[in-house]
Amino acid sequence: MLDIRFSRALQVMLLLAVADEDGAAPRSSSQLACELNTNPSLVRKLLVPLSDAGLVACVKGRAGGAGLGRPADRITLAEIYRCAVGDKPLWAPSPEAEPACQVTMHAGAYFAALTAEVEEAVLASLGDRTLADSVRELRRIGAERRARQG
Amino acid sequence: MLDIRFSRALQVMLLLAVADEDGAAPRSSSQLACELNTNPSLVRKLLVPLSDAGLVACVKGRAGGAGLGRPADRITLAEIYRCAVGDKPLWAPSPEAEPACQVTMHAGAYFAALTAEVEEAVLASLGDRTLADSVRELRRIGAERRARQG
DNA sequence: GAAAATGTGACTCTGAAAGATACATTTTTC
DNA sequence: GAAAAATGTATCTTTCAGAGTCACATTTTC
Repeated sequence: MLDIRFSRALQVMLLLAVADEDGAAPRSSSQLACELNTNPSLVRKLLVPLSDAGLVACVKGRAGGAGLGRPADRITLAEIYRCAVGDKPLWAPSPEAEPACQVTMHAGAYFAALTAEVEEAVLASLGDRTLADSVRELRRIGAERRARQG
Repeated sequence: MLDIRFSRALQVMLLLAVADEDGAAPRSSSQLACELNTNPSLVRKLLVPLSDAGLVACVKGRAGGAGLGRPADRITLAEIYRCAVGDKPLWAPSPEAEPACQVTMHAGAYFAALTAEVEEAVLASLGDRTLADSVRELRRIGAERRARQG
């Protein structure tokens, strides 16, 4: 399967951010699932790490649901990414091969270090953007398209 | 399955780079497969895009095999990455959902743009490193470990 | 107490990549 | 020129992480 966890997590957060602006009530997993075209159980599982990290606040019981855990301008996309994919490295290493020569012997260690460094670049790039930025950007795209179509 | 194409492609290139230093004959897919702990057919498939891009030179027939297509200090890891994963984006987008509101309607376009920008950061990071750098780094790791163990 | 939500465990399903096999083709070597 | 050894390529099966589903205990509101 394609790994769409980051995409999904970001979409959920965008929906919650927009709801947050209006001071709306918490959104239920059913509502979110409908908007994301998936099912409520999957949404609830997706929310677990986001909730653990404090990015979303979940309310149990009737009239419960999920809302932003803190203002959208204090949530970075890097945080959302980390919640969505957990500890999974950016790239998977190939299984340890024959320690044939001095070079291949440490290829695993080298690749892991390389992956970690590039992943840091990714997180730095995502860390520059807040959820609030994303909402603004999304609105800009919408306005642009509407203008283009008259 | 875990996607280990980049890791594998890099390992192949490292093996070829080391062989290249010694002015050795082209390495057969069987040799490479043995060192990578996989099978020759898979290695040959892996070499196709690398060969198309000129990073490796393949020689057909008996005594044939693969060698570097150009000096290791003129091959970047970014090029290897592009060959290994093709056009597959860094992150998969979730399927288009209900165009519920102004925000979610363009979430797909926003996510694609975000992915492309971060991917550029990744390629920039990989573009700074040549295959020759990697070989040096690998040797450094080897020397360090040997020193540590006496 | 009924209703409506979360939280969670135990599943099955999906699909891209890995792996395997086969064979036509090319080139070297004897 | 035939055998050997390699690539190139097509077809098929296997793997397995993540997607999706179902069920239900628990929590809270009305």
